[in-house]
Amino acid sequence: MLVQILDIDYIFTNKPILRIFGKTEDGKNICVFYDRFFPYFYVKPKQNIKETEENLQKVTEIKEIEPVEKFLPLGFHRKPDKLLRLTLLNPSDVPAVREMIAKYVDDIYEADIMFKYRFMIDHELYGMKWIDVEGTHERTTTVKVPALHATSIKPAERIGNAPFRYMAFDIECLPSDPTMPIDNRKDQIIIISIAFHPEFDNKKTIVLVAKPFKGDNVQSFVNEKDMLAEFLRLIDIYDPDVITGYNINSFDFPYLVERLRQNKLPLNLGRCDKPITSKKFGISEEFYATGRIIADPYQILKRDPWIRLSRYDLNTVSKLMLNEEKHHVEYGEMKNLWNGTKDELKRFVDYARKDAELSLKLLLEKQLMAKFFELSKISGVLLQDVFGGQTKRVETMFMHEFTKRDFVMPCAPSGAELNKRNNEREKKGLKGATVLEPEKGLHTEGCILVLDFKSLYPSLMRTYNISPDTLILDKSEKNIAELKGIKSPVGSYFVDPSIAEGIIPYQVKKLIEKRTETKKLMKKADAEEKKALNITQLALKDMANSMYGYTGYVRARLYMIDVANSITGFGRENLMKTKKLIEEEFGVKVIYADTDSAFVKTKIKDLDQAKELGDKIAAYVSERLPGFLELAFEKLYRTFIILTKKRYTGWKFEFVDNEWVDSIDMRGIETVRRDWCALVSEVMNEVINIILKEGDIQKAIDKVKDVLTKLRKGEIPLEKLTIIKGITKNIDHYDGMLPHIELARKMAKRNPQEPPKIGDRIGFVIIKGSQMLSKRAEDPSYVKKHGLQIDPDYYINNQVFPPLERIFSAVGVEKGELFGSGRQASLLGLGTKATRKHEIEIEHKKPLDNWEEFMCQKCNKTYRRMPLQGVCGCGGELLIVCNGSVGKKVVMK
DNA sequence: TGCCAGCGGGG
DNA sequence: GTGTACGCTGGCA
Repeated sequence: MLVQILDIDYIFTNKPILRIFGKTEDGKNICVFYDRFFPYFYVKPKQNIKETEENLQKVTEIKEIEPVEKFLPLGFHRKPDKLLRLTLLNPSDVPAVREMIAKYVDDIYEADIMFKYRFMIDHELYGMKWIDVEGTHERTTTVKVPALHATSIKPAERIGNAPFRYMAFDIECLPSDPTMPIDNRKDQIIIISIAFHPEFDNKKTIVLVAKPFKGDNVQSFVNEKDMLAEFLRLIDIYDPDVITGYNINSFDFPYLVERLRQNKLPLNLGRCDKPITSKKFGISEEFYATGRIIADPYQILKRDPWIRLSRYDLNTVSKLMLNEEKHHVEYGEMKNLWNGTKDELKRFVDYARKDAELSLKLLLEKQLMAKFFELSKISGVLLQDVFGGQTKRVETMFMHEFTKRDFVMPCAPSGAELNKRNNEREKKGLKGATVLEPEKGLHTEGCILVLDFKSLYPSLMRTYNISPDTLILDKSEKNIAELKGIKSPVGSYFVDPSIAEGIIPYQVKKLIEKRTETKKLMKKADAEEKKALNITQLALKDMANSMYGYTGYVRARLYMIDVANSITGFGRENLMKTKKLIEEEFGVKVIYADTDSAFVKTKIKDLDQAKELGDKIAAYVSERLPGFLELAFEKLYRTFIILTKKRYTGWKFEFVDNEWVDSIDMRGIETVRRDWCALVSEVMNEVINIILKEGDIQKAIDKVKDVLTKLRKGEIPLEKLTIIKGITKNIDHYDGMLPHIELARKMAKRNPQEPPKIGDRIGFVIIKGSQMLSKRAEDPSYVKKHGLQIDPDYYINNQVFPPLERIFSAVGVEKGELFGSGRQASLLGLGTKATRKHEIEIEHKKPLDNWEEFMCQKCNKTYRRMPLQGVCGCGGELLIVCNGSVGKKVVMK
């Protein structure tokens, strides 16, 4: 029987029984029981093995002591070490036994590998992959799905996924006092909305209401307890594989669990009789329901490094990703809607329904799970745990390889070990990458070519065989010579790959090979397959790129600062070598370089000629770099302003599908900030555009002057001057004088019925007057009504000026010239005439401005611009593709 | 520039 | 559950 692994846990009766919750090919649920596996770990005995064994034999929990030969992973070892493998009966005894025996042994390995993972690794099982199971039907009431007592479990080849059932929910509560934080011990849940995929009983959604109410797809109850009981029942009958909902991990679940407790209702939301559990993960909690997956779109989106949004509330996210909005209900009015007319209650019900729908749509339509399915299959981590973070993924993947190679894995660092590492880090330092001091200012004479190393750190690890297990500890001349040691720029040595290929280089190689293979398959795949393969390809890249970070992460089991330092050291060395090669061979200057990229200044104004040179440089340098290192020509900037390291902007051109695509690229220069009014962003963007595209600095100055004049005359609309800040605590608890808090106090006095409360965002403008600044914050609508004047000096000096000044000073314009009255700017020898017009004719003038391209979800056709009708010619929906990854969004305006 | 405090999403 | 835990932004020195 073929089963796809969804989740695993174990129970203990008189021996441990592993329970694999999975799906069969036709989507049926099954739980596979396996009782032939026992917990074990390794110890390094003291010099006197006999004595160590005698001591260990006294520990009754240890059932078996077996001598084994295993390789230690930190530093290169020619031979395996003699270790002892200790087998126990009960996994939960391991922590205590580990403590107990610490004094009898020199070292302990793998004593904190969770039992289910120990089992998976030893049987070569991976999360979300398929297994071939033989066994007999098992009668049990401990799980809610049919059970199978397995006699054999083997990994199976099948790819693809079983059909999954998804359920999204959202709760609404009745706050007794909306100005106070909501209290889950008193304030009841009054509405639960649910959305299903596939449909449940021909229904896409159901809303549960804890008071009498009639409506379509609504079930009403007389009290909270009955409603909650029905919710539990619905989970069991619908039996979802994935439970989702927006921010459920830090709101809905903790709240629900407390309400279930208060009502003395059961907590077994999973597929067995265990209660739902949670663990604190930094700020938010994460919930676990055995046998099901709990996925929170909020957390997925927030942790995705490719998706950078200014806000992550459901409304913003839905608008941006689904082009849909929440129904509008203010938090403060919920109480009234609940106690109001039938129509008001209906509005509340529809509001709740929409929220559940939106969460489900996000997860399904934006395919938020797809990447995690793949990461699970690649790393071996169970789907529920793969949301957690890179460390677990990397370590689990390594564990599989370690076991194959007869290596043992160190335990995770203790508190003391962490301290030691942090101290060592302070002493030795973890030197980062090279960032060259840039040639600051405006560059317009010719194209700036940008050359990038293709996945620099993975390539370095492969090229120099950098790995914890290849680091040479015995640095005697003889030893280094025998192992053909490769010296790193920080003085570490690594074994030559002909003697031993390191675990990391090997894993990186595997990942890269698989990725190349996947990309090849993509070329001849149909649209649907292509999309899936693209996600696989990206997940592989993700894994390869997380290796470097892992070696330098203090909590890593395989943390070795010399390894991390060698990687960046080689990176610096090769970047400097690249700079030298380029400058010496081509007579051009590298005006800036950061980590893995070099910015080359040329005098070429023609895009095609520039590209030709870029390609030539890339080929020349790549040929002269060692191993797997490869430099590629990525893009060019026709005009370029660099303020400091990591802060630059340029008129970017990329050659995509035989066509030049242009946009204004900004790095590290903010045009949007929460505490800036819209005017600032607008002027910043305009100024940068004028300077880069027209080369007309005077025009940019005039633009600013014009804005300043309008500000003084009060001609700028208030909307553009409104600054928004949130109230984060009770307004009586603020000590200092903050403009938005002072305004909130004023507003509370003016309208005592609806005072601003915690969580509200207050929009304000600064008005003229003699009082201190914070007292002059005013509500824009109040300003309009009473014809008050805004304070132009504040906006000039505190808002518009500081960011603009940095740009202008970089292009050689003094502060005074922006204020000055008609005095001509001195432009660092840049005649405005000469730079006003570039010698390039641009075909499509409309810049994409951060948006790279659009890819059809259906047929995978790509567009450089959003077609007028907003969808693909084939009718398919368009995804934004950024840096080559599908569905990744860019900075929001 | 660097450090510390506080917030995020939800209702 | 063989667990123990974030990461950014803004305000201030």
